[in-house]
Amino acid sequence: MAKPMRILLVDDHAVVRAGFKTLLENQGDLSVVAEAESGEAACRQFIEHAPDVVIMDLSMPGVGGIEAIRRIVSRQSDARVLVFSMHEDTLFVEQALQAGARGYIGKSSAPVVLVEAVRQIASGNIYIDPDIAQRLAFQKTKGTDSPFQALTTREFEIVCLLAEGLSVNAIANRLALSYKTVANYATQIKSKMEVNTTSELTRLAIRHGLVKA
Amino acid sequence: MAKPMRILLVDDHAVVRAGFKTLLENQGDLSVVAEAESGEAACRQFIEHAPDVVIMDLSMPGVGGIEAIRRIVSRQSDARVLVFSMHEDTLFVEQALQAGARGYIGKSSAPVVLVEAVRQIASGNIYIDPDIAQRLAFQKTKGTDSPFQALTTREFEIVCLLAEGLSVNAIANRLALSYKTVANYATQIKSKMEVNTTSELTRLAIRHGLVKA
DNA sequence: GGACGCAGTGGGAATTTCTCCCGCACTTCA
DNA sequence: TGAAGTGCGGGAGAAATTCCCACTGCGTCC
Repeated sequence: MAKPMRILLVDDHAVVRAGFKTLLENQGDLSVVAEAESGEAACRQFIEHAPDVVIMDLSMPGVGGIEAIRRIVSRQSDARVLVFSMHEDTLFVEQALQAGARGYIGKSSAPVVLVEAVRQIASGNIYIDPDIAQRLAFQKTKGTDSPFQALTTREFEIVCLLAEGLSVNAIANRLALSYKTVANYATQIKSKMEVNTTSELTRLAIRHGLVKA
Repeated sequence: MAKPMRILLVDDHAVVRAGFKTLLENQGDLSVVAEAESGEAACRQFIEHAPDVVIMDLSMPGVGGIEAIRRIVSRQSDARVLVFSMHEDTLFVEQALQAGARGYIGKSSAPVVLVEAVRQIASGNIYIDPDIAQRLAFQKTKGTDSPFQALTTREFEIVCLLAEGLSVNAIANRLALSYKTVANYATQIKSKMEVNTTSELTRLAIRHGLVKA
């Protein structure tokens, strides 16, 4: 019998982590070797433990999940990251995959799907929740329908944080960018989205499900 | 030994439910007798199974968690509902408690806290995550329940326009006031509402129905 | 390969906006 | 007849925004 698969679990909800861990380890051949509750910690743990698979939540304090994926993948390009996200909005799926994730499953996925996804990804495949994959494919066939699709990865990331109420300064801090950079992005985003105030931007983001009200 | 405690688990994330279930049942004396993934289903399951404790996520499609709590409690006023929520925003806590929840724990609570909360609530007590309770208490010392009630007429008028995406200048113009006056109001409002950015203010206003998203 | 465009990153400087503190007028209520 | 609350706005300094620019990579397309 092969040795157990080594998993890094990243989620800022301690209770959710505990649940996942129990669930995974009940499989017998899956072992959670490390946990992290922030993007930074995830990177550190990844380097330290070199897990076979990373299960990553997207919405986390500090440097978000997307950025964490980017960092991990840039360090080891064949890293296997499975995103487990609360929001099934295809915008997030696209962003995550673009950042280098190998899989994406959503909140409404069955537990067995999680395990299946972990196995698929561990063996080098891509796994995207069938429902989500279908919607994604469908959207692709008929071009843009969300103004946010015109945004780059970075812009998207920043618009989410802005809409959540963070100040430009806080964002710069969280993403470890210069204040100027973020301020410039903010201006650029408003221009692209054709809004004049951050407030309008926030409402737009809420309407499109980037953040909840 | 007493018979096991009977729990209804309500969360629209199937994987999260599975994790919770495993976690709870590992305690030995806790038993998940039913699950639901929507507010409507929760009500049905509650009636059918009459659980000792309901563990409820707030953010769900369809009729949300708050409304589900309200319905359950209106049917059986001593129902024991524990809210496990992703957002620790005190607004949600207030709403949940006002709807009749007996407990509230947040995303950052330790797993052991969940179990402890379940036991406390089952035995008729109230359990609120200490961190959250503290913030809530602090807010209560100096406010009414809807934070916007603390605003004067003028402030209220301005906050609505701000949330609708108008700039301070545009508001001054529309209300025939000096820019300074409106700017001062804006500052004052943010201070009263305890937010730092206009974006936060906007979300707050949307949550409270002052404006639509 | 080299030219080109684009994303990401930030500096500089002028401008606008925000904050904080203050004063003044008016009303209300004890 | 104060005292307190509300509406209004000025001044000065701090902070944010805007616009323009430059530099770095990374693809792509002759």
